[in-house]
Amino acid sequence: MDAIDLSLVELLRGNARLSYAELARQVGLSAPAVHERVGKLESGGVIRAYRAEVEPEAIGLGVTALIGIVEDSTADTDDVLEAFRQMPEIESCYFMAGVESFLLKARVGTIAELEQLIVRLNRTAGVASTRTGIALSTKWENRPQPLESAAS
Amino acid sequence: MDAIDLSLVELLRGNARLSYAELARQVGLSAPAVHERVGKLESGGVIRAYRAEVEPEAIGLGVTALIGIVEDSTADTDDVLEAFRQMPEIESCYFMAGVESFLLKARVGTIAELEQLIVRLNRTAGVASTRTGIALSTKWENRPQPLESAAS
DNA sequence: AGGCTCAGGTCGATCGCATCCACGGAGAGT
DNA sequence: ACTCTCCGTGGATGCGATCGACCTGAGCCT
Repeated sequence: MDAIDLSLVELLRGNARLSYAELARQVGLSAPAVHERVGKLESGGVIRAYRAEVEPEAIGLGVTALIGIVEDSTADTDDVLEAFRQMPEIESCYFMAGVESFLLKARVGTIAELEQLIVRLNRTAGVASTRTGIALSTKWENRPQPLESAAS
Repeated sequence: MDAIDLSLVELLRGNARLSYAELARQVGLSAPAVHERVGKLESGGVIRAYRAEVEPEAIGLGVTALIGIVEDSTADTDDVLEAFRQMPEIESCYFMAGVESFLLKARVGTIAELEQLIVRLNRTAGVASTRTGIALSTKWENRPQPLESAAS
């Protein structure tokens, strides 16, 4: 993980469809060298996936909610997590410090579907209560921040 | 936005680096046809970007926080937003219903940097108070959900 | 019905890119 | 200095991206 790897990661965070030839020009190496470096970043777990970022409204997911979850005293955290994982509406799941053990980001098509999701969450074994906030609009999301230093 | 467009979007949400030839095989069209459709999805704003998803720890962003913002009575929401936009640590910004006008997701390298960010947020004109929750771990993030119906 | 027009495809050709392989050079250890 | 290893370069080759020409069916006007 040197400065060139970091540049490659930054370039691919900005545009995942850049060709190896283009990446090579940007970092000043040959295409095969870049190919190998990116391959190692992928297999080493630094690059997890390449995703198209889609306007949620365009695919019928116009409602975004952020939901805090309080576990009850009987809860097995792994089981609760597994139950969340089965709910495709939950796009992100953070395990939090504080009274609320989890913070979920969910996207659904309608308020009615959100209601059903909340009911399902409250019925889930181990869940004591939920607290839902509705996002009126997403100003931006997953903006890649410029990289300075490195690790590993 | 027909069923084929939806398949293309779903395929690219799963893997943004699929070739047009591969996409064409998957949806049963020719490569040029797919190329044109994807081009229209991009210029029509359905596909916003292609991004590599990176392990945050690997690039020195090991601390994730979710921060609620309460505006004061003098606040100009646009100005507040603009101030947030200048802070690269803020990866996502949602405008929320409720007492807290904004919910921010921020990533920084250390707790010390988080402290500095929170101080800066509290000093921002229009911000009355902040409430920060720290994510102990990210179970998953931006998982693409399977698409059923369409819009537009 | 006949024929125009247009959207959206296919096909074929060309050129650049991905990818494989053999080779080379710098740095560390002995 | 020798050699091993890592990491890179350059050349070759086959596939994919992309352009242009042409095809076809739907909708519509006359």
